[in-house]
Amino acid sequence: MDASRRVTPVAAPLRNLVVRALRQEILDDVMHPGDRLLESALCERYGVSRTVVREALRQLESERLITVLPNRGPIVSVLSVHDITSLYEVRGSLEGLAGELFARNASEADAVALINLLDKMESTYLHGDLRSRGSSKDTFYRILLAGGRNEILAEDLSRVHTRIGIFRHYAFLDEDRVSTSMLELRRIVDAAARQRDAARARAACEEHIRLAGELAIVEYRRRVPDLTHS
Amino acid sequence: MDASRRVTPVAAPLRNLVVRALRQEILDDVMHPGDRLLESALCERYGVSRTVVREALRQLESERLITVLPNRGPIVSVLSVHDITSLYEVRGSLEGLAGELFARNASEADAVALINLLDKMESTYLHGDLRSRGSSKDTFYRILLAGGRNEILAEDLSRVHTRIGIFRHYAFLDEDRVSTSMLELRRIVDAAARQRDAARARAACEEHIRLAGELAIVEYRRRVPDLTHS
DNA sequence: GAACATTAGTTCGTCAGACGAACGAAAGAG
DNA sequence: CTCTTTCGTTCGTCTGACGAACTAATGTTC
Repeated sequence: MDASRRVTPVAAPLRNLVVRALRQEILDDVMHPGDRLLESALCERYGVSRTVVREALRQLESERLITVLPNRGPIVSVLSVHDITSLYEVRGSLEGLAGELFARNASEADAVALINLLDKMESTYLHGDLRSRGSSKDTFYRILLAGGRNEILAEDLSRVHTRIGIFRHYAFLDEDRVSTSMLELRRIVDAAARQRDAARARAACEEHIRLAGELAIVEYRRRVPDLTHS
Repeated sequence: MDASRRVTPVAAPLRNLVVRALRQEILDDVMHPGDRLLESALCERYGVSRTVVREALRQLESERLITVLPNRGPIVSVLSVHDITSLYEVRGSLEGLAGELFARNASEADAVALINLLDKMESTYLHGDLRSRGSSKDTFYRILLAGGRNEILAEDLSRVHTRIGIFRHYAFLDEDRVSTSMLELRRIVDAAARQRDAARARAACEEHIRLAGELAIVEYRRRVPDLTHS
């Protein structure tokens, strides 16, 4: 049907391409939580065999991006309020560690890079649109995590970011939240890159996520009809 | 060859059974880091088809328990000193969160359960053997995490525990480390279950893992021939 | 006409067999 | 002894098949 989605083999296992494509479509909200993912449909969609699709599904399953209902098949995972709270707690803890490690391990060049990025972000983030806010935030994390010298943390955190998915972007729509967020980022950079104060860097990162989490819950409740009394 | 390993279908996808069996064998050091895992060999070993084996491998791969070399196939993952350091940093952060959440969220019954377990551990852990130490420590974590009311944290932490794998158990062989560890556990329980002091509980958990991590590195260097100048 | 039993269709879970591509080791040539 | 060729191994992918479990439609009975 939609040949443009068809994946092209390029020296990487097909399944990885399918994983990426499918993950991206879930993240981009092309598919919604609860939607069924029929193997046959995915085969057609990406132009690959069932073998490939099934292996891709197994990987997304262990990333918790999809949920496989017994004898029913996979659906896009549905997050409850409790899940979101939990994810933000974990995220806060990991990002706290990220800030701490940057303060302790980053090279002078890393520190300069973060400071420079923060400058740029006054326009790309504070006064940017949804897309530029997203990408500058991504860059921020890339530098922060690279400076911390802990690739496992980087990977685990990226997995959490993926799971939180669309809720992460809500913050970019709220101008108030963005300016507050910018203040927090300045505090993080000051502690982690300028002062090299591990404890403060950690606290600043945690606080940043605590606030982001609260907002995500508010947005979640606004978007998802109240199901608490069902 | 070894029909006793053959997996028996019992109302759960075969692949899950294979995942569990394979994971356990890696954890039990039946297979060693770097060992190749030939699909054909695994098919015979567990008496299942390639489809099942390959899907199981995909899951273990995203748990990072195995590493798939391009066009070569999977091997049991090899951890470097840096990986272990990184894993313990992440573990410390997550267990700190676990302690904090227990202090904040646990029911009175949870608290009592943890306090009672600590009593039992004076014999099952402090004066136990390798097996009883392992299982009482597992129980400790089960109660701690259940009280924190964050299933995502529980799952992520369990994944880290799995990846650290055998290094976790080294601590149970060192009598000195065990008594120190027991002291730390008392401190954790006191802060998390008795005082309900979230900050102290967190700090105690982190300190516990910091020390465990240092020991793991020492043991690692003892066991793995020095490769730094290769 | 409503409740229940039966049937047919869908989708997954698993298996078997096949083929090409990439890698590694062994054999042969210079 | 080194370089090249060849061959076997193992993965990556595809196809086709079958039973089991669920869903929906159909039909039967009261």
